[in-house]
Amino acid sequence: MSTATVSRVVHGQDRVRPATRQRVLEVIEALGYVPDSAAQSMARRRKEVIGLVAVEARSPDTEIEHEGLLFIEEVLRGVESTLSPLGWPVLISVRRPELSTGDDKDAYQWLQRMSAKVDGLVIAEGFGPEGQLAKLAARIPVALVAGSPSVPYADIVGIDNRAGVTALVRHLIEEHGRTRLWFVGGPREAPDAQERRTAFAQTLARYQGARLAGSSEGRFGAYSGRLAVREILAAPEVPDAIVCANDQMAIGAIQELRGAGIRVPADVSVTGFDDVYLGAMLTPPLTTVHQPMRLLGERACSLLLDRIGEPGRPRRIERLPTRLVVRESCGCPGDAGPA
Amino acid sequence: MSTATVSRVVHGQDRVRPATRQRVLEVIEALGYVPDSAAQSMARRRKEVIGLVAVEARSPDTEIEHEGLLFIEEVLRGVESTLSPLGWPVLISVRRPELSTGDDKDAYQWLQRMSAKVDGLVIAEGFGPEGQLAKLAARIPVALVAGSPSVPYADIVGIDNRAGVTALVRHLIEEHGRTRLWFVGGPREAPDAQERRTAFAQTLARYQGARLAGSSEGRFGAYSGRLAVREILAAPEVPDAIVCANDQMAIGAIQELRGAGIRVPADVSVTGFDDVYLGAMLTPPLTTVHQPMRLLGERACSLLLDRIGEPGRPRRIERLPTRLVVRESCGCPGDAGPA
DNA sequence: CTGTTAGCGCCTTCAC
DNA sequence: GTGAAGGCGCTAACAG
Repeated sequence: MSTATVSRVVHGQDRVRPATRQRVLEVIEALGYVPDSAAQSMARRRKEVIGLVAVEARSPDTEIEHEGLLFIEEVLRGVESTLSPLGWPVLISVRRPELSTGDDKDAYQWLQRMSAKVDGLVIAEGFGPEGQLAKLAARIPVALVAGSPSVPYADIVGIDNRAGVTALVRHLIEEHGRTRLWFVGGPREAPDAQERRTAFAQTLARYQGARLAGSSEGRFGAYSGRLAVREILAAPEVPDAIVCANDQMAIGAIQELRGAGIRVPADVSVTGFDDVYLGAMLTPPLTTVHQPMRLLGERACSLLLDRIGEPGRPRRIERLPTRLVVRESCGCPGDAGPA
Repeated sequence: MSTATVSRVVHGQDRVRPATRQRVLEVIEALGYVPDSAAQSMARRRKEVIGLVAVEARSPDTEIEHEGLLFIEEVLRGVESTLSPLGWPVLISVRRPELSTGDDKDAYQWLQRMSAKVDGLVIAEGFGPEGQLAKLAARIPVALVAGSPSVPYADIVGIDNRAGVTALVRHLIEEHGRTRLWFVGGPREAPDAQERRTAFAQTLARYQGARLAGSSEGRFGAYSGRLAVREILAAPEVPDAIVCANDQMAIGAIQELRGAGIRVPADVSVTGFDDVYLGAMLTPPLTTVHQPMRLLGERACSLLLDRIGEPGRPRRIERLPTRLVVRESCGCPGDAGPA
């Protein structure tokens, strides 16, 4: 019997006599035959795998634990769940900068290697120079999560950082009468961090009575939040609200404040951004801005799939809405404690 | 210039004149050439990818959120981090039973397909019939996380459930004088759940003064914990301690108890198992048994790698230690509230 | 040092 | 309906 026939049977094609099909199936079962996917990929020039890459933002110190990945994990879920009906698995690789040496060059190699194993790539965070990305995107379909739109070809899905931050600052000032705000920003390279920073500054500028008490620059990890608080405690003026560019840092900040005997929100409001699962369980529950992380993953994946199906189609950019989530760390009363 | 030369250059082999190498490198750079991994896999008969599969245990109701995956995510981290130095990515697929129809057959197909794309498979949770697993393991290297040792060939890494549960029950009874314990178990199919259940029963039997107030059977999700509490509230006898077979269910139980106006731990102790990150942040912080989830992933991955390197080597079984983590939900005093 | 050759396992067209 | 043949892109062995 020829391999062609077997192939036909395996793929459920019609032009096979039932008896033959039956026989083939039996043998396959008996032998435990499974077609090799590498060979399939090569022959039909499609791998049926999409890749998800991210860099694990880890601050200099021992911030080993659950810091950077909460966001990525949500994105992963989104990606995985939209792929799962197709039966495509997700290829994951997270880069740990401190392990490698020559940053940019290595990072590029790494992306290249990943790109060789997949039909499309979702790039979730902390990617490098845009020139490299552009080259990558020219070669295989790429979707950026929360990336800056300056990369041509790549599809992009991001969130409305501006609206979120604006609502947050407004809430702090108008509802709670906060006047001395401290901003804990994220890394310069992250487009989202940038947007949040400028949105914060611009919104604050709109209010007469309120002003910037100071600001710190963090790396999006809880440890950065702790550091920021130490900085704040050493500062001449104590803020009455600390606005963190993400939840992780807010969590770190709250922990450090608690350690210093400062009450949240009685003495100072603390807010985050992202609406990580954990935030709702904290004491006090974290006031934050919800961003649909999972949906980000889903959309990015869908765009990618579309582009894989139709490589030449014009690039698409989506911006998902954010939503202010008022809990207690801003000073609002809770209903019944953490749910 | 021949493809062989290019191949040599790409793989940094020596027998190439520097000038030639240089020239090749330039062209590669100019063309943005990246070797196709499918072809490489085929030629060198190795894919340099390992797979991680799990089934998402989701209870009948709308338990969509962060329920089942906390464990898997930790395992994933472990796997990913031990692979990362090698530069191997992880191929992930999680199966959602409710989406598919013919369970066992489908599940097997799914495993087969995954197995065709990787050099080895880490199976993390909720796999099916052992016969199928055995066949799979005979074909490619397989490592089971928390699996029962009855599958031949497969390497296995699990934890010491017995010691953990024993320490927990002992603590509840000896330190807190609890006498009416309610057990919220996990799914029958899960080997870990089984071990915890019998360890619980056996330990309890050793104490004269304490007895089983009742028990429920859950699915390891938070919702199961809530259901269990409803059951408890409707029961004739109210327990003074609720021992849950994992943290998720304990969290759900605490939420439901709070909703019913029952204080934890004043009215009833609640304990979990796993030591999920979240547990420490709750109010009250959860007393639980720590299991090294990440390490499980690391060990499973290492065993797999070993076996890939030496397919015929005898199967290995590792059992990692657990550790009682006393926080406040059992009734112990906290130091300074949730950290 | 470099080119040639023979597959790796599968799919696809084309004969039969 | 089924078999034969060529090629997917790369590596490894062998010539030169």
